Amino acid sequence: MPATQEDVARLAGVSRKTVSNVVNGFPHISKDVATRVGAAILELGYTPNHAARSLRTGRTGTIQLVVPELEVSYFAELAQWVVAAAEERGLSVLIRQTRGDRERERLALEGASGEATDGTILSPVSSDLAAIVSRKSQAPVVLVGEVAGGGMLPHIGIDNEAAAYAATQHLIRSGRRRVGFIGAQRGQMSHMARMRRDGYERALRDADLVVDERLVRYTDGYHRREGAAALRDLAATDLDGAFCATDLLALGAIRAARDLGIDVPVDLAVVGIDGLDEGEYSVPRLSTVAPDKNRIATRAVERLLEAIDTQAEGGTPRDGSEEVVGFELVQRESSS
Amino acid sequence: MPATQEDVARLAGVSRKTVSNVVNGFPHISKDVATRVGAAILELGYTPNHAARSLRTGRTGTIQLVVPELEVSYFAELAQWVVAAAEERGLSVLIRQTRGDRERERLALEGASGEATDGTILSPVSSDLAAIVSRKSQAPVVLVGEVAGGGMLPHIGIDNEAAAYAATQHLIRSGRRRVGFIGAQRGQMSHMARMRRDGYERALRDADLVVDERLVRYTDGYHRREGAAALRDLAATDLDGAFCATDLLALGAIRAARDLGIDVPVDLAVVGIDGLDEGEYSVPRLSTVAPDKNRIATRAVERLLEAIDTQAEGGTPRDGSEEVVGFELVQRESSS
DNA sequence: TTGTAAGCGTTATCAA
DNA sequence: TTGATAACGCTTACAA
Repeated sequence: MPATQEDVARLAGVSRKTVSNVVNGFPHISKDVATRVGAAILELGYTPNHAARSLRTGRTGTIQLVVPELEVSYFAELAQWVVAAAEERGLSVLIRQTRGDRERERLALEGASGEATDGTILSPVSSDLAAIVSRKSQAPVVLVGEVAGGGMLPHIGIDNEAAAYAATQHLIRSGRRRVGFIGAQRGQMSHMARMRRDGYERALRDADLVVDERLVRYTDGYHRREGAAALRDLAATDLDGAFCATDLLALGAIRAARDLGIDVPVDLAVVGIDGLDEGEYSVPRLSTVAPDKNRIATRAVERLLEAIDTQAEGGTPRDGSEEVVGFELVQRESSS
Repeated sequence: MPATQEDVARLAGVSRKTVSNVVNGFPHISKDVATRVGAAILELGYTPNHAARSLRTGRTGTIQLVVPELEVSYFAELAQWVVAAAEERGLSVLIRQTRGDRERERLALEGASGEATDGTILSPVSSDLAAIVSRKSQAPVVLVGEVAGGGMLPHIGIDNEAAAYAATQHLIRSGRRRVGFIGAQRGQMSHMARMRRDGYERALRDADLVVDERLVRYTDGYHRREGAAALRDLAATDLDGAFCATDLLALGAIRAARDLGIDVPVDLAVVGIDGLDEGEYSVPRLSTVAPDKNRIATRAVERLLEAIDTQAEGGTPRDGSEEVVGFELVQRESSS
C-alpha cells in the first residue's frame, strides 16, 4: 500500500495541503517545514498518485503518438524524436499503431486512449478524415506527414512537392532520361502521394521530358517488399532512374534491381525520401531527401502543447495552420 | 466540457451507479434501462473519465515499455509487437527511451511515469541493476533481452549462448577458420554480451579452433556506425568470418568491408543476431539468428499482466523465473 | 505561512 | 434490478 499525502502530513506534523505545496514547489514555505516534509517523503517513499492528480487538474501529462507502424523505420525514427522532445518537456508518450486501418485511427482519437492523454500527434493514413475534425471538443490533434481534415488541423511537414522535385531533378541532372516513380499510398491516392507525384512530374516537364505512365507504379504500403515488387514490375521498361516516395521503397527497389542483374547506379539511379540511417550504410549508399525529423517532432510536440494550454484556458485553439519544415538532398552512391 | 455519468443519469432518468453498470457491462440490467442509458450516452457523447476510473480502481490500463532507443531497429520491431500484443488485451503502451543511461532507467521505474502505468517491460542496459529489485512494492517489472536484477525478476529471452553458438558454428561449417567477434555492450561487460561471447568461444573450441583475442572487438552501442568501426579495426587481421552480436553491427561491418574492398561473403562471411527485416533486403542479404520477437513481446505482456493481477489480488508475485523463447538460424548471402 | 472544507468522476458497499 | 452514500488521493478556494 503506497503512502499518501495524508501519511506524509501526519509523519511531518503538518496538514495535507502543506505537503501538496512542498511537492509542487509552491513558493511560500518555511525552511523548517520544507525539510521536515522532505524527510517524511523520503522515509515513506511517497510518490504523488498520478490518477488523483490528473482527476483534479484535468491533465495527464501524457500525449499520444499515432502512426501506421513502428516497423517502418521512418516512423520509428520519428517516434524516437517525439519521445525525446516530449521527455524534455516532462511529458510521456503513448504509442498506438493504426496499420493503415481507418477504424483504428478513429478509435485512437475517440476511444479510451484519447481520454487517457492530453492530445494526439497523428500521422494519418489518408487525407479523407472528415471524422477527425468533426470530433466534438476533444483533446487537440496535430498532424504529421500526411495532411488530413481538409486543412482544419495544424500540420507539420516538409513541402512534399518540392522534395519530390529536388529528388527527381537530381536524377535528371545526373543524366537520366527515363525516370520512373514508385509511390506509396494506402487505399485511394493520398495527399502526400499526390504531392510527391506532382513534384516528380514538374521536374520532368521542366527538363522537357515526357511523363510516361508506364514508368509509374504505386504500392499499398511502405515496406521494402513492396518497393522490390514495384521495381521487378518496372524492369521490363527502359527505366534508367527511379524516384521512390520513401527510402524503404527505394531500398527494396535496389535489392530487386540487384537480383535482376541491374547495376545501381550504373544502369539505374535511385533516390528516396526520408533520410533514414539505414541508407547511410546500405550497399550502395542511398541518395535521399532527408526531412528534418527532429524538427518535425519537436515542433509537433510544441504545437500540441500550445493547443492543450490554449484549450485549458478556455481559448479557441488556433485553427489548422500549415508549418513547413526544411529538407536536404543527400547525394550518395545510388545516384552518381 | 465533457459529459459525466451524472449528466447521462439525469438524461436517462436513472442513478449514476446504473449508468456505471451499463458502461461496465454489469450483468443484471433491464432491457429498458439499458437502451435508455445507451441512448443518453450516445446523445451526450459520453466517454468515461480515465483519471477518475483509475483513481477508483487502481488500474491505469497502460503499461510501460522501456528500451534504449527506438532508432535501433531491433527495439522498434520489438516495440511494434509489444504495442500490438498490448492492444489485443485492451492495454495502451507508454514508451520511454533510456539511451543506455542508468539514471533514465531508474527514473522510468521510480519516477512519475512508473506511477502512471500498471507495470513495466524493461530492456535494461546493464545487468547491474540491484536498484530494480530493491524497489519497494512498486508496479511489476518484466525483463526482456538483457538479464538484470540478479535473476530476481521474470525474464523473457532467447538462449543467448546457444544463439551465438549456432551463428558461429554456421560460419565454421561454411569453411571459415579465422572467425572474429563483434560484440555490443554498454559500459562494462553485460550479461548478454558475455553469453554471446561464451557461445562464440564454445563453438570455436568444439571445432578445435583457437580463441584469438586479436579477432575480438567490443562496441559501446548497437549502431551500424559502431559495427563499421569495429570491422575497420579488424581489417588488418586475417579474419575470414565475423559473428556480430546484433544485425545492425553486422550491417555496419558489411558496409565497412565493402569500402575496404573486402568481398562479403567471399573474403569474409558475416552473421548477426536479431532477424531484422532490413537483413532480408540488404546487399548482400544478411545471415542471422532470428529470435521469435512476436513471442517475446507477447509473453512479456502476458507475464506482466499476470504479475499485475497477482499483485492486485494481494498475492506475492511469482519470483523471477526465466522463460526461454526459440530462435532460428537464417542462412542468407552474407555467409554462403 | 499554514490549515479547513469541498469536490474532481468514478466504482464498491450495502440497502431497498 | 436499482439507488444512496462513501471513498479513491489530490488540488483549489478561502479562512485563520
